[in-house]
Amino acid sequence: MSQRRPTSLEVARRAGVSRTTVSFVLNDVQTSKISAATRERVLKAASELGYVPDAAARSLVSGKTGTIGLVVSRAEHIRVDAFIPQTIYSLSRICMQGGYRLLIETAEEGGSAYNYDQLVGAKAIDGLVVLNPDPADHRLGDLIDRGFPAALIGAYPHPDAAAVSVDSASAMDRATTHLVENGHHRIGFIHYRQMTRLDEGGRFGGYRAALERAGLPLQERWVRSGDYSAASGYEAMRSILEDDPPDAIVAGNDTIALGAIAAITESGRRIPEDIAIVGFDDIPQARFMNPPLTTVNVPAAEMAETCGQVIMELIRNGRVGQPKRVFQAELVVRASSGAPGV
Amino acid sequence: MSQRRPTSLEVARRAGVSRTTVSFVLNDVQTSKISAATRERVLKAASELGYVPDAAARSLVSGKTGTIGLVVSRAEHIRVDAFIPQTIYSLSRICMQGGYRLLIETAEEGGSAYNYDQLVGAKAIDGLVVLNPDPADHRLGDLIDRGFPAALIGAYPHPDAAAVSVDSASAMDRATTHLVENGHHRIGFIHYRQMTRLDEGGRFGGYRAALERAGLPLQERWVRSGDYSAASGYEAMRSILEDDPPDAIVAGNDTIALGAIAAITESGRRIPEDIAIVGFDDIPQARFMNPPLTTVNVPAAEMAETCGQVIMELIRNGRVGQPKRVFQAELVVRASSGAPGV
DNA sequence: GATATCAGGTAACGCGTGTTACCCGAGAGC
DNA sequence: GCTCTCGGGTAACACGCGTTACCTGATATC
Repeated sequence: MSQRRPTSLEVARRAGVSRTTVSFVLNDVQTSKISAATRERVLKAASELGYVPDAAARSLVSGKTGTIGLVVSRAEHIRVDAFIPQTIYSLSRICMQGGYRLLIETAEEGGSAYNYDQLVGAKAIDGLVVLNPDPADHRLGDLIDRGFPAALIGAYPHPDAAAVSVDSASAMDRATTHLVENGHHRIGFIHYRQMTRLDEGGRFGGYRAALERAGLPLQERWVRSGDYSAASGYEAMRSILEDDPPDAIVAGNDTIALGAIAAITESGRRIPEDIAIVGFDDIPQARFMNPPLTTVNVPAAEMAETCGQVIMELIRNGRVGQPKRVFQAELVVRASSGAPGV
Repeated sequence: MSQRRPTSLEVARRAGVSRTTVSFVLNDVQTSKISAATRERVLKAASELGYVPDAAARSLVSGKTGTIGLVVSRAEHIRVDAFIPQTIYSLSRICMQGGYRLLIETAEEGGSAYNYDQLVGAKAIDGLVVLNPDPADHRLGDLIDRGFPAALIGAYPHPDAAAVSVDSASAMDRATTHLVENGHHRIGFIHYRQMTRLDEGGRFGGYRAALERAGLPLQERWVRSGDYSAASGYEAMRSILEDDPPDAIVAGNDTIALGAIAAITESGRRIPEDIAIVGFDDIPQARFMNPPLTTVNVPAAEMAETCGQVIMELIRNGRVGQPKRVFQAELVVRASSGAPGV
């Protein structure tokens, strides 16, 4: 890299003006008057030299970096979780459109608590997006209390936090009710992760509420937890099948459902005749599973885009009109749930 | 964000030394002698103040940013392509371990050619990783010619480019031969993207080579192209099924295979009895498809990690011992290919 | 004719850090 | 006693840019 980059001074010299004028032209400063002729000369010189302002110098003086940090929690599930890749992509797109770069940091579940101080303290980012925030992560709360621009994707217990989330409870309620309405009364549940107290308000809570409303008991022996993966769904289902299986399964996500389907099929049972199943997420493959999977479509792309707009507004204005946004997820009925005519 | 960050000057004052000494201690400069007592005082002051060096100022003076850029081409396929998420995750991990941050830029297929000048010209990154480089992207070649540290994941026609890639041709050859050996002589192919001249040396080339060696003709009517997605695999397979179908299918990736399986099943045919199928990638779900999919396991994580090491070495030393690294992919035999005893 | 206004432009400061060249005092060598 | 080394530390420059305050000459205003 022997190549030397041109500085604004060289642009200035080439255009026969001062560095200040170059800065005014290139940043389109309204308050200062530059003649059209001068402006043209500067632009021409800059383009001929291939001038690009030094990001570090610019951010040092302006205090802005043009970069948004994205912290991805539980990133080790990226291969089996459909939500993470979609979010990264959509967020990246929207940020690039808004003139921001995206800096990614991944954190593993159970790893040491993520240290925002490095990123924020170094003034390396203008704002922060956290995907799947850990409700127990108090550092994140501190950051928000200090007024640092942050937008969250997923539930987080903080009154002032800007966050987009999905009403998974009521979606799961609808999915479960859909099974009930199609004649299933023995309905099991395989969660996509270890159950926590918060899941009461989430997917598991929706399942439980639907059972309650239908007057069906929740049987512990039909409830299991996985780890996002098809493999864990497979194992959980095998364990459920060992003794007096249910006639329907609600899976915490589509990947779990895929594993469960494999276990059910392997045991010689048919879907949906012997055991019906519904998933959650509507991953692109759901439609092509065997049988096609009834599931819940989560507007992941829309959520990520909204989140991107929120964080950019937060950076620019210091506050955002509507900090909490809750999205609804839609039930998509396919063959796996045994609804007639599908 | 009324909070003011402490500067190294404040640390210096608190420790009763000069700013220079603070810098020496914090950066562990060997050439200068600092007494143990002074060193302690400085470290204590820094930690008490929660001092974190300003990234912009540091990079302005040092010329290093501590950031690696990752350009993801064809990123719109992130939801259906297993390789991209895995690469992002593994690369992020390895970079963080090495003390680098990861800056992500996504580019769409057919979008305007990616402009590296913004990122590189602004000196915003120390090095670049390109995932799925476009062979026709001459800007990338220019960058490498100028000596900018770049590491590629995927094939790219440049003699000096550091790159990790997978020998997909020979892997696909093995997969196709596996079908031949199991009695299939009418073997179709569904590619995961539009065929280009380069695919001759890739997955399609392996398929063709295997047919040739077995003395089997390549039938145009059994060859299709998709767009990574299960949906496109489904459509392609339906089209193949319309007239005199083959007795086996080689799919360009597992997602395509999933769609093809759905089309085959829907047509009332059985897998593998009527039509056998093999995929490529060994996505986590492959094992749980119905039937379980014979496929090729690509060491995506290992490739990404190697690439991370390569780019960091390139940044530090200006060159890398072994610039081209080719990985082998392994055939994983499951039920879909109809091998006996599986 | 004196003054105010304004278009067009520039000198100079400051952002926070890494690093080079330099300084000072104390002991060593003769 | 004088110079030499060397441990311990500092003043000052440079990195490249945005921006404020200021300057100059020409025209408008009274």
